[in-house]
Amino acid sequence: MPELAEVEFNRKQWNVGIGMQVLDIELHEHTRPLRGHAPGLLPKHLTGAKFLRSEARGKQMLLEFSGSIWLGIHLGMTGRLHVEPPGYKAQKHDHLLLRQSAQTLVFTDPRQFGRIRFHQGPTPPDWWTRIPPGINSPQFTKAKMESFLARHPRLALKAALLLQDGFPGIGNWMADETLWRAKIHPRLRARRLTSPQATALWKQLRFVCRLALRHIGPTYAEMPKHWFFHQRWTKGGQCPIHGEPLSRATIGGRTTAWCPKCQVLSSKAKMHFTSSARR
DNA sequence: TACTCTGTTGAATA
DNA sequence: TTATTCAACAGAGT
Repeated sequence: MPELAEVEFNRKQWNVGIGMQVLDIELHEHTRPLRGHAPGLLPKHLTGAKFLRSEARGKQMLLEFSGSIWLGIHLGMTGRLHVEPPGYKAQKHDHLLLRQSAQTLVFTDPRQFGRIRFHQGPTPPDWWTRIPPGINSPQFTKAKMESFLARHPRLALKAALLLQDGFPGIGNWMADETLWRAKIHPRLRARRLTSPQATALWKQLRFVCRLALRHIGPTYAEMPKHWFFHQRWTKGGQCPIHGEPLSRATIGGRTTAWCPKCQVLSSKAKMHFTSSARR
């Protein structure tokens, strides 16, 4: 589920608990989301601490508590944050419950690809400060994007867009939406991107991120109707521009949809692709 | 029932 | 160093 906008949506769910003390902690017996940490760590340090604030960067979240306590949350594929009544009883896939006087803050994750990290110290943890500037930030320049792509010359653009080191917060559907808008074939190798294509890619990345954040919600029902997104998974999906049936393939290990009419490989790039595929 | 698919990512291999 | 594959997991769909 979670890409940039959904991460932001989930983060805000817990905002009602900001400024309030954590009275008690409950953890699931499955400790996978806490991998790397001793199970007793959270109850020991978080009990009695006050929830101060939270922030999202890409798909990561960082929560700050009093006593120099930090909690990192990654939603994985099926994770979500929600708020329940104070007496809420933990359900099968609830992995972390923060009990507060007015409510219970709950992290639920059936597939357990999500992750909770603990950090204690005066400053945020290293893994957080190393996250590159967001795609909507002024620091995400076309030059930055191009120098990142230059480090992955043979990677298909679709696969490159999924690399969080270069495109924090971009996930499968945002990558497809962006490539469709930029009219770039998902299989185009990074080194074959022309300068006009790079400009289009950069602009559409920023556009898609900005719009997605504006439309955040529990579902994507409110997203503009003409978005590629809506056609992506539906059977018989068509290009919103001229109704061409979409092509689908696994690229970079992920199911990818594109319009064969809008997103064309140049004959040169195509030859390169087929010859390297034959090899 | 069995098999396939999934909004992720990071460890292991090539 | 970079690219690719696959496992971690649960549930829904065919």
